Amino acid sequence: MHWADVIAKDILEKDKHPIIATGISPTGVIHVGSLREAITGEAVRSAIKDLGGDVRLIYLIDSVDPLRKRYPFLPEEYEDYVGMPIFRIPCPCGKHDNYAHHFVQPFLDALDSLKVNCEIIWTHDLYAQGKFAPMIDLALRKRSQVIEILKEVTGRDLKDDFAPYNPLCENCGRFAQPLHESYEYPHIGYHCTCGHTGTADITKMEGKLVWRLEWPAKWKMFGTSVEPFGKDHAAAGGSYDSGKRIVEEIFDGKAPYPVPYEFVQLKGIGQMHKSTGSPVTGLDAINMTPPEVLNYLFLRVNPQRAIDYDSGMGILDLADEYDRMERLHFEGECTECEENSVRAYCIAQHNALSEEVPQQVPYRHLVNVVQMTDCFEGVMEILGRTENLEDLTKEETLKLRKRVECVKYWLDRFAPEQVKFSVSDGVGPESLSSEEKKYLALVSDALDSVEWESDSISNVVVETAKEAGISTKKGFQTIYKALIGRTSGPRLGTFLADMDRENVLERFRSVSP
RNA sequence: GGGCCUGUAGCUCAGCUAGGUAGAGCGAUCGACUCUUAAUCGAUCGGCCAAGGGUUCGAAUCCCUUCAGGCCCGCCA
Repeated sequence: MHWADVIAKDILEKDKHPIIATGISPTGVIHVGSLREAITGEAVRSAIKDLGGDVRLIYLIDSVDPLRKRYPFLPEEYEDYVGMPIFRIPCPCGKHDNYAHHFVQPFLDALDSLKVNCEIIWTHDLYAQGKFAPMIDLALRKRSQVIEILKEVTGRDLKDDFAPYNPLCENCGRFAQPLHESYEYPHIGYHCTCGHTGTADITKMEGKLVWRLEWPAKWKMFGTSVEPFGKDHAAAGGSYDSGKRIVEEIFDGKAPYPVPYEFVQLKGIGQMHKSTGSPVTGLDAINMTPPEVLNYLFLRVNPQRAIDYDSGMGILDLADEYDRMERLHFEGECTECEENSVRAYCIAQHNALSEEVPQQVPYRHLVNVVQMTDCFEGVMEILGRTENLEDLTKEETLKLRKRVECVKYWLDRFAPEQVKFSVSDGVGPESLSSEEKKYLALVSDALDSVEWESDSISNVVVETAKEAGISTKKGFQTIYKALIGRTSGPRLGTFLADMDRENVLERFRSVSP
C-alpha cells in the first residue's frame, strides 16, 4: 500500500474531519525541500479524500518570523531590518506588499501549478485577529511550567526570565523583552534594547510567541490532526517533542500525527562536466520539472527517504517513468513492484484523473523538437507531422505547453552538451569533402520520392551509403554535419521525419552543388 | 553528547505490521533484411537482500549486536 494511503487510513480511524497543516517560513530564498512538505501534505489530503474523508489542508505562512540577518542577496540597507518581522519589512523589488510576500510568491505560484489544494493563512493575520491570545495568555500565566517542560525535553538550562512571548517594540519595530510581572490580560509591558518602554496587547498583532510555543499553539488553534515537517523538527528534544508536551500540558490540546520527511539534495549538473555548474535552486527545480512530474518525484518514495534531485539526464528518465506509470494505470496491468508507483501517479493527479489515456508525447522526443523551432506553435507543427494532435483537449494542450517551457528552461541551463543541437549550425560546402558532397547529392535524390516517414528514411540513408561506397556510419555523420554541424544527433529517422522534406532537401542541395 | 533515516541487480528504488521458491525501471549486452543513437519492440546478463547471531519447519521480512553511509538537534524558525 502507498504510504499516503497508510497514513490516511490511520488518521481516519481517529479523526473523522481531519485537518492537515503545513507551512513555510519565507525568510529567504525558498528551497526545494519546502515543496516536499507541501506535496506531502497534499498527498495525504488526496488519500484521505479518496477514502471519503472530509479533510482540509491549511498552509501557514510564518510572516511574523524575524529577519535573522542580512543575507548576501539583500542590499545593504536591509541591515536596518534585522530583527523585524518579515511582513513589516519592505519588498526588495518593490512589486510585492512586503518582504515575506516577495519571497513566498514564487512558491505560491508553484503550489498553484502543482495543484496543491490548500487554504493559505498568514500568521500575522492570526495574531491580528487575536487567535493566538488564549495560548499566549496560558503561556504567560503558566510560564514556570513551560520553562520546566522545555528544560526537561531539551535537557538545557533555561533562565528564569525566559520569554515565551516577545512584544513588538512600537518604537523600533523589533522584538523586545517582556516585563512578565507587569502582565495583566491582555496587556504586557516590555523594554526594548532601543531604549523604549511600552505596552503590548496580546490580542493584537503586537508580539509573537517563540517557535517552540507558537507551533503547539497552532495545533491547538486549528485542531491539527496531521502535519508533515522536516526531520530537523523530529530530532529527539526537538520542537516536535517539546511541542507535544506543551500542547497537552499547557494548551490542553493534542499533537498531530507526525509525518517527518527527509531533505532533498541537489545533484550536480551531470557526471561529466560539473565544474562549471551553478547550483540548482528551488525555483530552478520548479521551472524545469513539469508539475505533475515534480509531484510524482516526491510521491514515489517514502517521505523518510532522502531524494537526490538530478538536474541532468535524470529528469528525462523521471518524466519517462511518469508517463509509463500513466500508461500502466490506464492499462490496469502492473506488477506488484510497480503498484506503488502507479498509485503515486494517481495521487499526483489529486483525484482528478482523466477518463481516458491522455495523449502522450515522449519527453525525450520533446527535447529534440523544442530545439528545432523557437515557439510553441512551431512545436505543435512539428509534432503534427508525425502524430495526430487534433483530439488534444484543452488540458492536454496546457500540459504540453508547460512541458515545452520546462524543456526549454532545462536546455538553457542544465542539459548536458550531448543532447543539444541547433539546425542553424549546419556546415557549409567548404567544410565537406567531395565524397561527402557526392553522398548528400545521392541522398537528396533518393529522399525526394520516398515516403516521408521514419523507417523508410532510415532505409534510404543506409542504402545510399552503400551505393556511394561509404560506411553507414559515415553516411549518418555526413548528414548530421550538414544539418546541425555535429557528427551525432537525434535518431535520424524520426529527426528527419519531424522536419519538412523540402527544407531538408534544400539544405542538402545547397551544400552539395 | 543525543536522535532519526538508509544499506536489496552497475544506478534509482519496490517488497519488510499478514515470514513461505528474490522484483520493476533505467543501464549494459544481443537481436529486430549489413539502420549512427539520445526512438520502439523483444531477449539476455545481472543479487550469499551490508555483516554476525537469535526466534522459526521456513527470515530480505521479526529480535539482538556490529559495520558503513546520510542527515538533524543544543532555545533559530
